[in-house]
Amino acid sequence: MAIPRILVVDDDPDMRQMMTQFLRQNGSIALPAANEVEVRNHIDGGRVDLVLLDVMLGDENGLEICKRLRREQDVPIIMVSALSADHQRMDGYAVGADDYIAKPFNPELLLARVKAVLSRTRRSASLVHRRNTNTFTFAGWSFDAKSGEVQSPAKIQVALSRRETTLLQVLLANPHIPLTREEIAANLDITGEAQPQTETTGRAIDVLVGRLRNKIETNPKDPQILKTERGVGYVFASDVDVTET
Amino acid sequence: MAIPRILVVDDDPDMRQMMTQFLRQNGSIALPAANEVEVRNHIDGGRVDLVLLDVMLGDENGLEICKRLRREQDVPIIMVSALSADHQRMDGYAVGADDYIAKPFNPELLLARVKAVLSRTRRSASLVHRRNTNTFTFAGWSFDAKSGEVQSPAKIQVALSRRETTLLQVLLANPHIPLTREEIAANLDITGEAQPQTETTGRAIDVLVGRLRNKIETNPKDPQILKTERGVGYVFASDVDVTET
DNA sequence: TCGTTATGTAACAGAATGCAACAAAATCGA
DNA sequence: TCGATTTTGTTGCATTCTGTTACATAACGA
Repeated sequence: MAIPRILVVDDDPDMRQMMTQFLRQNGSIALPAANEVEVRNHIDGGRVDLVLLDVMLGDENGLEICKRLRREQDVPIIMVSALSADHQRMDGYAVGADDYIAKPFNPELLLARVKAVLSRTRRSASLVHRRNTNTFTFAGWSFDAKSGEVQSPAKIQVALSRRETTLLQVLLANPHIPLTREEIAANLDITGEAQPQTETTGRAIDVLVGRLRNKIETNPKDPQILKTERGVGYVFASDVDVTET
Repeated sequence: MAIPRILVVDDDPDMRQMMTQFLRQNGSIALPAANEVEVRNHIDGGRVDLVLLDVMLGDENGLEICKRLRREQDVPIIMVSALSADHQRMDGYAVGADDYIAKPFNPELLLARVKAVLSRTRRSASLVHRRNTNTFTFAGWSFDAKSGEVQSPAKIQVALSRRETTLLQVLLANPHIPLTREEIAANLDITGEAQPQTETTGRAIDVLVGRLRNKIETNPKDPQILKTERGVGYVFASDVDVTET
C-alpha cells in the first residue's frame, strides 16, 4: 500500500505537534486538524486512510464526530483519550471506532495500533469508491444495505424489519468475531443520540437474533451463519466469507 | 477463524509461563515450547497459526530456527528479544520474521502485534491454498474444527457441545503425549475472561473426558483413542495416527 | 489379600439460551 | 384522527450445557 495518510485530530497544539511529528518519522503522512471543520476539509479534499481522534475536543465532542464520520464515510478511526476508564472505551467502540488508545500512551503502542488497524482495513481501503457498494454477500445470501432487503440463495426476497436490518448491518460490520449482547445493543442504537447505556434488562437481543435467524438461516434450528458463542454472545459468519460489492 | 493457536518459544520458564497465560486469557490456545525439538513436535503434530520465537534460546539460536522454519513451513513468526538494537531487528526481518518485538514489552503491545500478524496472514491464507484446512482424522473418525462436528467411522454425524469441542481441539493439538488435568484445564479456558486459575477443585475434566468418550469412542468403557494415564492424566491417540487435511 | 488412592459416572443443580405467547409501541391507511 | 397492522420488548418455561457431588470400581502398593 502507498504511504498511509493519517489525520491527527486534537485540539491541543502540543499533542498535535508531537503526534504528527512522530507519525511522520515513522513513514506516514500526518495531517493535523484541530476541529471538525478541519477534519471535513481534509476528508473531503483527499484520501485519508486513518483518523486519530481525540475524545475531548474542547467544546466539541469527539464521540459525536466519530459517530457522524462513521455514518457518512468509511474511514478507520482510532479514538484517543486521557480517560482510560472502561466505559469510555466502550463508548468509543459504541460509536464505531476501530480501536481505542488511552493517553498518555507509549509511541510504540500507538504505532502498533495504527499498523494493526491499517492492515485490518487495507482491503476495504483499497476499494476507493466503496461509498456506493452496499451489497453484502455471504453463504449465498445477499443483503442490500440500502433497501434493507435480503435475497436468499434461492433468489427469494425476504423483508427484514428495521431492527433486524440494523442488527444485520452491525453483524456484517463485525464478521468472524464474537460480539457480546452489550456490544450488539450499543451498536444497535445508531439512530438516536447517545443512548443511556442499554442496560442488561431483558432478552431483547436474544429474541431479535432468533427472529433474524428465522429469516436468514436455512435451518434456524441449526444456525450456520449467526452462531451462538455460549457465555459470550453471538458470532456472524464465523466460517463463511463475507464479500462486499 | 477458529481460535488462534500460538506457539510460545522461550527457554526461560517464567517468561514462557507469563506469555502463555496472558495469551490464553486473551482468547488463544498457547502452546509452550522450550527448544527446537518441542517446536517441531508441535508444528508437525498440529496446526500452529503463529510462532512467538525468542531470539536467545540458551545454546540454540532463535534466528537459525526462524530461518529453518521459514524455509520449511509457512507459519507466521514474531521474533521476541531482549535486545532492541536496530541491527537485531533487522536481523529478525532478514531471516523472514513477520514482526519483531523487544523485551520487556507491554502486554497490550504484544497482543496488538499478534492480532496484526494474524489478521494479515488470515487473508492471504484464504487467498492462497487452504493450507490450514481444519479437518482432522483419527482412527476412522473425522473432526471438522470449524463446525465442531464429528463424523464416526460409520459416517454418522455426532454433535459435540462447546466444551467437548474445545477439549477435542486441545487434545488434537497435543496428540500422543500425556496431558495432566491442569494442562487441559488451562488450555480449556480460552473464553477471554481472566479466569481465576482453575483450581484442582472438582472433577470437571474427568467428567468432561467421560462425556467426550461417550461420543467418540466406539466402546466408551474400553477407550482406544482417549486413554487414561493413571496418576498423570489423559493421552489422546497414543497409538493411532492423527492427520490433518 | 487388604487398605488406599485414582478414576468412571450417574444424578443433581445452576446457568445460559431458544422460543412462544403476550403486551406495548410504532406505523400505516383511509 | 382512529382503528388495524406490524414491529419490538418482556416474560415464563423448556431445553441444553456444564460443574459438583457421591458413590461404585479399578488399580496399586505393602
